[in-house]
Amino acid sequence: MYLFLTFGMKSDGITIKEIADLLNMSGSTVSRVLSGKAKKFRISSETEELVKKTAKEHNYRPNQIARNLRLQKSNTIGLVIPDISNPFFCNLALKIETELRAQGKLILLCDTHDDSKIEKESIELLIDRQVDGLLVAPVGLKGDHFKNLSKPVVMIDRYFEELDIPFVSTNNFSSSYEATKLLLENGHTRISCVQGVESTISNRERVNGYKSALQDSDKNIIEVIGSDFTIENGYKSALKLFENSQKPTAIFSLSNQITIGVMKAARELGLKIPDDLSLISFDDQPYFELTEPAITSVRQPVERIGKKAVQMLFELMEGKECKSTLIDAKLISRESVQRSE
Amino acid sequence: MYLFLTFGMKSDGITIKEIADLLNMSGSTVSRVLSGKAKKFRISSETEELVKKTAKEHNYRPNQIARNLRLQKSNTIGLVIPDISNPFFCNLALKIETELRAQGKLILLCDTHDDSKIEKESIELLIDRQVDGLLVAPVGLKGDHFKNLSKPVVMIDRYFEELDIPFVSTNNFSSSYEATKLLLENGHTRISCVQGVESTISNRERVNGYKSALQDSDKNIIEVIGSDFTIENGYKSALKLFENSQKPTAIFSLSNQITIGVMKAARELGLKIPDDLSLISFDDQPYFELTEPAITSVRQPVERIGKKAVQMLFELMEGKECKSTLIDAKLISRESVQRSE
DNA sequence: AAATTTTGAACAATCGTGTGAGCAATACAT
DNA sequence: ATGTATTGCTCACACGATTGTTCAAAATTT
Repeated sequence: MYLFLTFGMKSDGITIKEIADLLNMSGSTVSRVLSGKAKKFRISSETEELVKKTAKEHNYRPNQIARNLRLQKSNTIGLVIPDISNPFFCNLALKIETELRAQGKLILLCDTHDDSKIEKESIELLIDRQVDGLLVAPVGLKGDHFKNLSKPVVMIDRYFEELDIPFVSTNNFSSSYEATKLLLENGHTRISCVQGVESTISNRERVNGYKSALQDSDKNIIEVIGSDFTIENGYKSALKLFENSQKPTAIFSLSNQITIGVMKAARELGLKIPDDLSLISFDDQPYFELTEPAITSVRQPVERIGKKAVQMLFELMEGKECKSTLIDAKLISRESVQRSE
Repeated sequence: MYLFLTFGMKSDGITIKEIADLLNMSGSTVSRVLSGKAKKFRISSETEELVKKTAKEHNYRPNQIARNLRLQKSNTIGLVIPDISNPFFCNLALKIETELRAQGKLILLCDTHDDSKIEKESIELLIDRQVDGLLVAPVGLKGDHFKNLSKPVVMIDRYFEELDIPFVSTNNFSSSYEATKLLLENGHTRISCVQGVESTISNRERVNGYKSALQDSDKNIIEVIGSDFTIENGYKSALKLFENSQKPTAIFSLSNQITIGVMKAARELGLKIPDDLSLISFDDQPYFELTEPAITSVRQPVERIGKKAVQMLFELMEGKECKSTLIDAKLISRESVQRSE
């Protein structure tokens, strides 16, 4: 039955069946016209026009849930990230959203708070909703709950070395190596590292790059502290470092948020950067230009990571193979590194 | 037919029908057990246990798409925001995601790039996907495409005055008035305002607050410049302001991103804040503590907005009425405002 | 023993779209 | 006039879960 809707009344939209009844024809005919298969199924152009006109008049919009069920395809991608409020991830999310939208996909967003349990649950919820694929920046180093998934997955920023799941990430090792080397070249002998979540490959590789550079220099003490990618952690870790009898002359901070915390601690203790302390931050942000001093940092190729991840996911969804990639980051030299005597 | 899956093989999950066939019973029985209605429909506890055991063994997970179609409910909320990479919105998104997740809802995310056309399309796509409700930070001042929507909507941060759609936002007017008054109290007579997207109510109310404070002071020139909430806009607008013969002695910047641009311009021109220029920023961010100087800013109640918005949306979805709210912001006084002589 | 109630489940329709198969009616060929 | 091809559509089922109705068998009452 078709109801006339008075102005202001809320309508739930007309269905194919209702259009069919309105025109005294079968639902299949209407469906075929509206999905552009009129010619293929030899619908007369008369009928075709009539259906199109009626659909337009009633502002017909296909119920995507019903289509999904029938076509086993949701045009929806699950995006699972640890912290959408982290500038790195929200920039990544923006690029990914834009890229996916251009391809007709929408994003179901899950924020895991870097909690493996929430992550596992998120993956399940997304698959229950029949997403066509998943983009995940995972927590942990094992990734058991990614084994035998029925949907294509591409890992972003973080990944699992033993698992055969394609990934895109910054070349964390080499850029950390380079950053640490810069500090070494400036004569620093006591370089500490404030890390993020230890059980993520990106953190681990950054730490490895740091350690490797120090080991190659053959004269430095390795000191890694910290537990997550937050301002709080940067702050507390830095305070701890400065409590030591042997204070660091330089800090390598493994994320933009951590860096804010480190700077806050330094400021509170009256330590001048770079005079009293040199600082390099992983993950460049616009405001690093404006802090006092401007911060030397490692700029991650966020846009390229996002685009590449989407491209790879599409390849997987088309049944193709795809190769994991590490993209080089760029060291942006500013004012926070000074020669240590 | 039930297929035995070898290790590593990808499974799409078992269905109710398949469980039913496996146990030689009807789908309805299985469904009733699995949705916890066994007692209500007098399923024997024998059968109940058998079904539960089988479901568990095969790791049964209900197909949410099918449930949605049947129940006319998707447990999904559309979140439509102008720019997820803007710290204000991504913080808001985080709070909203967390809040909704706790209530068993997932988020379909759309980023409109502050483009009304993309926004309109997004709303349609979300409704096609049968979202249960919408949270929107809209573009524009009219909001025609929000009239007669078939789903509950709550506007966040931005809203439409003539439309009867509930909203939660910062009390932009009063906090802008207060911020401008602080500049006036410090003796500034040439206070310029760098605005964001003009056709948003939040921007407009901030400008109104600014204007109103100046008018009440009865001795100031109103100067508003700018076009969107980006660093780029802050930068270019500030450069333009400093080209004037009558340079501003203070700037009121209407977003955190704009502020970064303004500071960048000031730095390039060799203008010292606050000596040569006082600055207040709308929308506080952690790094405003660390810039040189630390920036006086208006802190928006992001968490409260997010929670309130979700709460209101739930009220609407339950068929209740709900009242729009403006929540007061807090002026955080730091070092970027100085007396002007 | 007959009538009634209770138990434990199956049947069939539904949500809205999409699709292989089928089937009249017409057009054309022989 | 009979056979074949084409046209233009309808039928009926599928996707997977939920639910009002129905119904035989067992248990209980009279």
